[in-house]
Order: sequence, then structure tokens, then C-alpha cells
Amino acid sequence: MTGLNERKQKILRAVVTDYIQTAEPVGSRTLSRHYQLALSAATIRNEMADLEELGFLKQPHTSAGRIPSQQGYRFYVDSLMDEAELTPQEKLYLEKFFTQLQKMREIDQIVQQVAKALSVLTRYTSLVLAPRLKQCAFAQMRLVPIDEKQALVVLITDTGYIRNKVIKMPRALSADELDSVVAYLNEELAGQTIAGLTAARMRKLRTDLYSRVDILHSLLAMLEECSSDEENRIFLGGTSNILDQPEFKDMEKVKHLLTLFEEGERLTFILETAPAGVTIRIGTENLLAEMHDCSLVTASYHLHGRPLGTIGVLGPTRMEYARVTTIIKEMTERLNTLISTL
Amino acid sequence: MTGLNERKQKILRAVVTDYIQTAEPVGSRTLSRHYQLALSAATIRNEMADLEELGFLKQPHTSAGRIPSQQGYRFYVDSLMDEAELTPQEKLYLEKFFTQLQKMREIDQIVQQVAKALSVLTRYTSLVLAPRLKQCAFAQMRLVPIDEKQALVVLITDTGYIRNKVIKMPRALSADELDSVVAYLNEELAGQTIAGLTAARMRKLRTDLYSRVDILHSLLAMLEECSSDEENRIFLGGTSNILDQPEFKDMEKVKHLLTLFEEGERLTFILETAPAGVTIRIGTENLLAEMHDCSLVTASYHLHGRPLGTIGVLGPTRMEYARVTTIIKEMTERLNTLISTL
DNA sequence: TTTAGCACTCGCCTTCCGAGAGTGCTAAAA
DNA sequence: TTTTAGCACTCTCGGAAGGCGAGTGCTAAA
Repeated sequence: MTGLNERKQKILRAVVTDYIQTAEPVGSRTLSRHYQLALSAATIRNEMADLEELGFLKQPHTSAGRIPSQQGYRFYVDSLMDEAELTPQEKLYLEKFFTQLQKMREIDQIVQQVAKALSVLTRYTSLVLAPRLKQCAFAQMRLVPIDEKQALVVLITDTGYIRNKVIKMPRALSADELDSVVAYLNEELAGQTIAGLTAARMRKLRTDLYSRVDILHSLLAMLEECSSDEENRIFLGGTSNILDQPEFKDMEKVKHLLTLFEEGERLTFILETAPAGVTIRIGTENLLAEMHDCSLVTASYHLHGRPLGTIGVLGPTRMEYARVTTIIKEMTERLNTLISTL
Repeated sequence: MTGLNERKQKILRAVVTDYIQTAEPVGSRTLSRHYQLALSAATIRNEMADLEELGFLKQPHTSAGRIPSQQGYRFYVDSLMDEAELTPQEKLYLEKFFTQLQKMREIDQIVQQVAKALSVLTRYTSLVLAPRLKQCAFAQMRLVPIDEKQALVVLITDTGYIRNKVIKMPRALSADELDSVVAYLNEELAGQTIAGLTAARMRKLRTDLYSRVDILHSLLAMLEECSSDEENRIFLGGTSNILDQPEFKDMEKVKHLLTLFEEGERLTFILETAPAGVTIRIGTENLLAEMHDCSLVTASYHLHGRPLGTIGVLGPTRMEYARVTTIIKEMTERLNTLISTL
């Protein structure tokens, strides 16, 4: 089915491994020297020529070594890659990190720290998506008056996520009035996802509360806003790490990537569309053109089996897939347990 | 006092102006051609030699044109620079931008948008510092219970800044108990700056509230935390813009800067130590080594005459000082009025 | 005091090897 | 039939050489 006999697979694995380490095209001599293939350079050359014809390898130019093609990486990731182990240092770092993290109570902060740690551990750029509010279920709403004109709305989801926003109050309302509106909303909306606030439901609320329609309006607008201004849900870490990669010595590419890093919505989109579980997107498998010579490893974190958000690592296609995958897996697992105790 | 006669000043201005535009060393011919100096190249050469000897210009190498030295820029900024006008496009952009901004109620969001706009307008990198909580005066504190174990503390400063944090409650407290603690704190702390919470005051609070010392402890810890975890007070915009500058074609420099951009505390420090009003720091006048071939233009924004935070623009020393200064001035002015209506 | 003229300097660009690494092919060995 | 050794060939990379051009400093004339 794969179309590659064992020897070809061994050679392909060796090429990928070597190229990931050195970033230099790999020649037949190097392979026969440094990897236990028990084959002469000439034999390897033949096999490599085959692998090239099959589309797994490519040559930057005639008479250079081979480098893996996108298809080559894909095959490597799917079939050849060994499981990596965390190094003792990495374990230690994670241990310390999550001990530190225990003190934090707010998910956004936690998630930001995770981005940082992820970039430190992987030495690539990390992208982390905080929980998307609109997919969470409404648990309760509180209203804290600040002065006559303003109030703080506190929105609590069933996932324990807390979001708040200041709203302007259209007119001075008595505490009783406010309380009744809030109580009503709490009752009506409990258990609903925020995305599920349909127009019909809204209309019902409006008619039910016609006497306080103005304050209701403010509150609903606030909900609306909460679910829309979600660009800031993304956190990056180690953006400067891309400069360490020789494939990004070209300023143009770097520029494109850095510009992309400033575009929260597009990044959010990329992470949102990632399926649950660990996923690896290589090169043009990524939807954004800027990432066409990058690879992105993502995983989603959960609470009570519900996916909350996504964490990801972005590097060159020549990424240390095994190491990154292991780190990401470990990180999501620990993050999951951390969140559930929150 | 200045030691430069009018003609030298004119020439220096011309050199700076030209170099800012072209990023190329400026020759005597160019000056006599394109600037109305009514002098021949030879004369200009003599003057330029003088200016070099005086330290205002320097040559990248013999037989190249001159470029301004740091001292040259300093003199230009202090004495030679013309006031720039906003272009109609810039005015339009600002107008639209601040109309948009009116809708926002939270200072952090506003400030983040300001960073973005500032980088778009200047085409440099912008740094914006949100209000520092600890210098604000305590206005009131609210406590919103979430469940038995957690509560949301809402802290409101006299500048209208709202900050909130979830705290773990050491034990279940009745609503009355909570209210009394909060009421007490509100009374005791009203009008105090948060930085001014001295150990002595703390002790007094402790003894006064010995019966509820545990919840008090949580609240104070939260205050403490609020004033310490202020790394996130800084917002950047247009970080990728530095790549457009020819002086940063060198990867090393870029790397250093990008790394710096990830170090919130150090950036915060830089902006915090900037004096009120518009300030220009050129090259090594900047405290951070990474910024030694950059210039930073900063200004502080205010509420009721009290400085809240700082906005800044970071570019190469070959920065368009006049344009940036004008934009920053305009931006702070508008930001000030926006905040005061908030 | 200013300007024109001129010789000189020096970085940049292009061109031009030579070295080195790696290949494909062929023919011999297993 | 498969593997290996040998060899000619290809192509990139790095350094050297040399011409070009922009700009200078100096001198002498205006």
C-alpha cells in the first residue's frame, strides 16, 4: 500500500532525520557513513533516485544531496517517526512550570504562560488559543454597579471561564430593577451556549422585558460583543525563534510571517479549524499562504471532554516533529488536568 | 552657544533630511543640487568636513557621503527640525479611528488599538503602556461571589480603571461577612494609591480584622498581585515594520529586537522611565543595549493632569522625527480627551 | 571667500576560477 | 540479479581580481 519497501523506508527516515538535524541536503556518503544501513553509497544513490522519482525526496539542484519533499515529511510523520521521550530537563521544566501555574486562577493568563513555555521548550514559535466564549454554555451573569452610568457585567460560563465588560447604562436603574433583569436573564439563558442566542430567543426576551428594554439591550449587546471581540483570544510565544531557522534567513519570508503574527483573526481561524487531538500540518497543507513552508503541530485541550481551545507550535517544515509532538502531548495533558482542578 | 553658524545648520539639516529619506550617505553634489543652499559642492564639502570634525556628521568610510552622527540627530531634533503637519489621509485615519474607539469602554482595549493605529500611521513599531494600577488611587472594591470557593474581586480606581481577579476563598463566608470585610476595606483604603499600601497599614488592617484574617489575606494578596503582574501592561504594534528598514537587514539586530519585544518587563521599564511630555531618545541615549541603534519617541497620556501611561514609537535612528512627533502629539491629545469622557 | 578642476580613495559589482561535494552511469564483484 | 567501486561530470560556494562610480580633499583660480 505504501509502495515503499523496508529499505527505502529506512533510507527515507535517515534522510529526514539527518536533514532535520543539519538543515543541509543529505548525500549518499553521509547516509552510508553515519547510519547503520549496511549499504554502500552507490546503492543508496540508486534508492534515493527512486525515492526522488516517487516524490518523497527532491534535490535543490543537480549534484547536491537530497532533501525531503512535503510528501516525504508526510510519510515520515505518518509511518516512520519514532516516539520521542521528554528529556530530564524538559520534564523538570514542565514540572516547575505547572507548579507555578497552579497559582493562577484565570484561564487567559494560564494560556499565555503556556504559550511562553511551549516556545521555550520547543524553540519554535507557539500559538495558543484561549477558550472560545461563544461555545461555552452560559452559567450565570452578575451585574456590579460602578456608578450611576456604568456597570460591570460579569459573565460566567459552565467551564468556569469568567469574562467581564463595562457597559454604559442608558438610564439610572434602581438596584431592584437591575436585579430583576439579571435574575430573569439568568433564568432564561442558563445552560444555553452563547452562540445559540438566536434571534428568536432574543425577540422573546425583548417582549418579556419590554419595560426595561433599554438595559436589556445593553446587556445583550455586551454578550454579542463578548462573542465577537475574540481576536484577542490568541497568544504567541517565541516569535523571534523563527529567526534561528536557516530557512528563514530570507527577509521576505520572515516579514510575511511576522505580519501574519499580528493578524489575530487569521491565526485564530487556523487554530480553530484544527481538529481535536494532535494534528500535524505540513507546508501547503496549511491554509494560509504565509505558512506554506512551515509546519504546524496542534492539539486541543479540553474540559469535561469538551474542546476549549488549541495549542500549537509553528516551525519550518524541517521541524523536529517527534520532539514537538511529544512536548505538545505532554503539555495538553497537564493543561487538561490543571484546568479541571480550576 | 550652539557653535554652528547658520550655513552649517542649513547643511546639517539638509544632510539629516536627505539621509532620513534615502538611507544613503549624502554627498556634497546631492546637497548642492537638490537643496536651495546656493552653494557649490566644494563649499559644502568644506563645511561638511568641519561638521564632521565637530562630531555632527560621520563617514561610513573615506570617499562615501556623510551620515548624521548621534550628536547630529540630537542637534537636528533640538534645533533644526521643522514642525510637520498631518497629511489629510492621516487626519482622516485618526478621525475614523477615534470614532471607532468611542465604543470601547475598557482602557486596555483602547490602548491596544492605539498601539495598532500608531504603528500603521508611523510605519514604525509602537509601544504603548496601559495605566499602571499601583499609581492609581483606590476608589472602591467589589466582591462578586461565584460559588462557595471562589469570588471575583473587582477593583475600581479613581481613574475609572477596572481590574478584576478571581480569588480562592479560604472558607465559605456568608454574604454578610463578605460585605462587612469589603465595606471595611473600602472605607480604609479609599483614596489611597495602591503603591502606598505600606506594611504598617497592612498590619493595622490585619489587627482590625483578625477574625476574618484569612479572607482579608486573600484580598490583600490579590491587590498585591494586581500591582505586580503588570508585565502585560505593554502592547506592541507593527513589530514587523522594523524589517522594512534597511538598517535592519542584519538578522542579528532584528533578532535582538524581536527578543526584546517579548520581554514585557524590560519594555515596561523603558516606557515607565520616560518623562512626561514628548521625549526623543536617540541611539545610545536609550538605556537598553538592544535599542542602541534605534530612536524612541514617547509621550505620556493623562487623566485630570495625572500621567497614566506612555505611548511610544520605535524606529531606526534615521527616523522621521518630525512626522512621528506630530503623530504622537496628536494621538496623545485625542487619547487624553477620549479617556476623560470615559 | 567661493568655486572649478583634478587626482585619489574606496566600496560595490561582476566576472572568473578552483575547490568540494555529490551525482549518474558503467562495469566489475558478489 | 544485486551490490559495489570507479570515474567523469555538474553545480554551488567562496575568494580573488578588476573595473566602475560616487565622493572626497586639495590646489589654484575667480
